[in-house]
Amino acid sequence: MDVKARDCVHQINEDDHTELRRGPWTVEEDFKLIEYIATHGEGRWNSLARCAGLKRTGKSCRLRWLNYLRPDVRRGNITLEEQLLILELHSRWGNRWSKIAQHLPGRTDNEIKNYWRTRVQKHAKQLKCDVNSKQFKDTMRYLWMPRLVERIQAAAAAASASTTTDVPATSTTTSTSVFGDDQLGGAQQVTSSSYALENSSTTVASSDSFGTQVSQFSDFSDHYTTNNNISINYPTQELSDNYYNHGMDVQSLEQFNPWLDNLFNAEDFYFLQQQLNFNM
DNA sequence: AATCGTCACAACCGCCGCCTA
DNA sequence: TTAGGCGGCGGTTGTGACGAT
Repeated sequence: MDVKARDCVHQINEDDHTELRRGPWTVEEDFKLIEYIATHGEGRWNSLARCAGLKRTGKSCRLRWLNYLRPDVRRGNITLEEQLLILELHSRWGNRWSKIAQHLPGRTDNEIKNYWRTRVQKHAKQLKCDVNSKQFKDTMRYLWMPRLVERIQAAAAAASASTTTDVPATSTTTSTSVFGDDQLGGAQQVTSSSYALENSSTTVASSDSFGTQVSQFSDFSDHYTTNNNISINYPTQELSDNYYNHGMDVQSLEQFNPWLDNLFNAEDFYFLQQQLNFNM
């Protein structure tokens, strides 16, 4: 805080008996806040609000700046990588939105919180289960997150294929480098296998390697259209039990919503249902 | 065209912990 | 030591946009 701003702390406008404004911010208010911070920097928000001539609480100014006006704030669609990261980090930390937001540069805790509530919780509701229930978490771990990884890999493969022909088409190790610090153990590679290894709260069927499992799972969409008698090492049996023993409505999976549509296509749902029935 | 329901997101509220006088 | 101010955080609400009827 500079001298002017600091002095302003003691210069409470005693004549200002007007009520504090609430509700949506106007362009003029935004401009005042941006200009003041550009000149004086962030400081104590209550005094900043007064000095900037804003009839707002310090909290309101802080929120407006951090969630909307800040230059480095990212707006717009949550990418697949970001979706994956949110699911992953939420499974670790729960509703620690600010902590999760620290790992998504430019995204605010408010945005992530809204994303979770509008997309994820809505889908849990569709499945008639609690968002904190084990079956829902397992669904995320063993179906949605690997599916997201697949889509990220597919997108990366498509991108690289357009630039080079040297990339092996069967690679399943493409990962997203998403962690900017070592709080999660360094530059963690987000792959299907990492979920199986790190997040499994259940016994995963034995196999030569997780890579094999991942490969099989990752090839689901290829196999199920040509060979329905495939071997699945992902814990779909348990998932199936969870669905049917806890009254989860698999049919409702077909009720697409924008978020879910981003993860699955119609074939995915068909396959999911086939596998759940197959394992009953 | 009007109404209604749903969705997405901005903004507010209340609580908590930290800081400072 | 303690009380008040403040910022941070998670939960909740309000509202505009949009699609369905």
